[in-house]
Amino acid sequence: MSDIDFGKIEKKWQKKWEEAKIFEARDIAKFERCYVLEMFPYPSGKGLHIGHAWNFLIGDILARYKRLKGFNVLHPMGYDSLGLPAENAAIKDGIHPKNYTAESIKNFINQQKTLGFSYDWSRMISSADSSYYRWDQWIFLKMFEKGLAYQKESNVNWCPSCETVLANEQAQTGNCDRCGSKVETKFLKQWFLKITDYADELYEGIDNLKDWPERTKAMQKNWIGKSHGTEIKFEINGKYWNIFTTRPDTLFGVTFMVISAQHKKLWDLVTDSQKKDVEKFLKKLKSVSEKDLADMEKEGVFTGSYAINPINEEKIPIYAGNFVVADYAGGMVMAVPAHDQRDFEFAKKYNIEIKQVIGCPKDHDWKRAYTDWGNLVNSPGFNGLKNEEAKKKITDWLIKNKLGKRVTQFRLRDWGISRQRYWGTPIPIIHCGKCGIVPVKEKDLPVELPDKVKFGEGNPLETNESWIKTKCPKCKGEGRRETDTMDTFVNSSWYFMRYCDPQNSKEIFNKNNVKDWCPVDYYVGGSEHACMHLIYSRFYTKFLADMKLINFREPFNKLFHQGFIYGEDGEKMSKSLGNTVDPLDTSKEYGVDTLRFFLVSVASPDKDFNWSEKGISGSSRFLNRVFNDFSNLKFGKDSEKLEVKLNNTIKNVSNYYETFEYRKATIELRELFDMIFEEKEISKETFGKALKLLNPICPHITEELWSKLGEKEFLSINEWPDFDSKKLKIKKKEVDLNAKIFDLINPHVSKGDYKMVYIYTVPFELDKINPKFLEDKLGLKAKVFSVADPNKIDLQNKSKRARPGMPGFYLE
RNA sequence: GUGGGUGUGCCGGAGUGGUCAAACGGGACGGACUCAAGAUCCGUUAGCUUAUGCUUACCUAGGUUCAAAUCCUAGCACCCACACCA
Repeated sequence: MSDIDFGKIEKKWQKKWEEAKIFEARDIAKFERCYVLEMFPYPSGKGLHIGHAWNFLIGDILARYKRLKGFNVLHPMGYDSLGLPAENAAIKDGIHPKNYTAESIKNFINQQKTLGFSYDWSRMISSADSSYYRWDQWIFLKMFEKGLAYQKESNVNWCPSCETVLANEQAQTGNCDRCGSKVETKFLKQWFLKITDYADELYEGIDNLKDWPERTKAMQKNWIGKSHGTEIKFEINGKYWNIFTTRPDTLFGVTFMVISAQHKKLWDLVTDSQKKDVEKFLKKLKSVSEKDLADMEKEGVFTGSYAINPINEEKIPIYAGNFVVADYAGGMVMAVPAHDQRDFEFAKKYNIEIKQVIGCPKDHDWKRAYTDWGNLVNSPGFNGLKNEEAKKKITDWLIKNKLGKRVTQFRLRDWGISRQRYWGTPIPIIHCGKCGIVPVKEKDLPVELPDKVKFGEGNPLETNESWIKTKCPKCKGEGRRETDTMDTFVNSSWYFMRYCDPQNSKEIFNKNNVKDWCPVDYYVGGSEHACMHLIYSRFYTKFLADMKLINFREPFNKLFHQGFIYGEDGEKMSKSLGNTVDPLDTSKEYGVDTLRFFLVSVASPDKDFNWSEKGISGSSRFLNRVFNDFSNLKFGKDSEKLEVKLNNTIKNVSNYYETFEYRKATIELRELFDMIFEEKEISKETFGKALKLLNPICPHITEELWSKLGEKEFLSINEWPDFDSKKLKIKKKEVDLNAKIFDLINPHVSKGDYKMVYIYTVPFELDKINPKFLEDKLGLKAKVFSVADPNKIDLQNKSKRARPGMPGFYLE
């Protein structure tokens, strides 16, 4: 708390900044451009929480710094405003999502303005506006044209009692969020985007993302999951099936096959006698959610069919199993129980033969599979080969006999974008009895969401018949609109490009604008998006580049993840735990600049931390002091000490802003201001420079003091100070080492009766010492050793004491 | 299991070979001001003790070096993400 009315100062400057439009990016200007972006938030009705504030603050400090550095900065803000919470509010409280969203956005903007973020508000976008989502639809149509948007049947979470599809987050526990009944999986026709067409580029491109955090890159690599292996042709009932494996070396050890229970061709393999068993097995699986499936014991059922092992023509039974992923690599695996743990467990359970084909140490107990490397055994023609070698040789043999090939597999699957929800971008497709699936004509975009729908029973869009009924664009006959809407990640996959030309109603954006601003230079957001948003955006960017709309293939140059802010108790902040922190409350009490300075000084932007208001009084103290002591300053000349400090601070702080090491910047700034207020007099210029250095973190106070200095222009768009590299060190008078040593030793000499002094010096100072000089002055014999000298005489281990500029000595 | 990361004083956290008992902040303690509280300011904050002191200290154990919080090797602990991907 303080007697200074920070609130008044803040409001005053926020108003002035807005009126002067100093934070608006200039499309035509020639200055070097810099695009600083924070992930656009979902505008929840609860308002902005401390995590948001933290995210925005990190970007804002950088944007302000870059602006001072002379860059033409684009720092926009928008709202990812389509999504489930708005729809839930509609169901729960009867508010229309449109109103809920509009209210939330209004509230967010207010709060963001209060916190002093320097956004270019003229470029604000909201994905719930049809003027925005029409371009989602437009991109969809382009993808549809290219065959990248398609429909197929796929599993969804289904609540049998609500009779509705659930989003993953609504089904996390395996029970329906709303009614608590057990979630089932259901097969539904859904829209997909063929992101897998870009799998290889998405994977290989990761290595070129120089300024991305390593862990994020690792996560993406993991997620896309490129693996090399061999595709082997197994004959089953007279047809060939391609089976992928990374372990062709174990081909002789295959004793059964497992097809995914969800495989669409499963029934081709089930014989009449096994039909009942398989049906029973599938029924059991149906009642399990996908999450639980992963924790289940490996189970399966014999299908009745057999496969022929191409390498030895053995007949191998085929099982349907719950642990095989249907849409990865063909959905069937060759099982080698001896050398794969999952296969091993399965074989044990169903008493299937376990055939060892890789030599293993004698002490292996066979209570589990042997998955390490070794030489081949029981593999006629390949015995004795090291298994890495055998992988090659066996694959070569298969290729030669046209029974296999080398392939690359990706874990990444096509992106299911269908949501049976209201508050999302309508998919611009019309179903026609005659023409089938027909895309909406470009000129008819946007397909707007109808206002009148019923919430609470299934997909609300299906409750507005007059919206659904339409004409087929092709035959003009009766058509029905697609009622699925798009995943909200679609909206966020390209929004950063729209900021470059947000009001364009003729085209998605002006190509030149995007070319000038993009890719984003600095992107700040949470690491939880590593595998979703950040991959989808890369995919969209590549697609739009192939469309020749943009000239870059990666959207974000430097990516930065802010740490997560936990509650005071170390738990995630949540209403139910009562540990939430409202940044607005804190800023009301201490002032916005104090909050900003505090946040940045207690937490490293990239690290998680537990919120605690304990230290905030320290930040408050500091800023009060800057403000109060200002009036006691005497302006005049700088001392050399201060000059050196100032130049060092400029140098270091500039660097810290550049690298998001804001915490270190606050430390140096504290030191600088501490020194300033201790000085008898300082130059006005120096104080102005100090204010600039502090401005990105504390924009209001510094702006106020700047004007008190008599300046008329805005500090926020002034010029960043340069440092003078000649003034980084205090010019030291050459200290004479010998004199120093004399001063050191002399007091001791007078205290005792000594004849001899041994001096131990750091190797590189050995020749700077003049024993003659010391002998004369001290009146005793002197012997100088390098501490590295193995023959030195060192009776009391005093050589340990030696430091540069300060030798050790021993008197005798 | 796979991948990424971290380990420093009461706490948060700087520090990447020598001037390090270790920045800066918080907390605690003592003092000044005050009738008092708050705010503010000053000091102390490893131990023994007053020596160019010694001992114990930057996860543990070894090593390199005249010299290690810092470099190397091995281990331990913790955190995060992904996880039946054949």
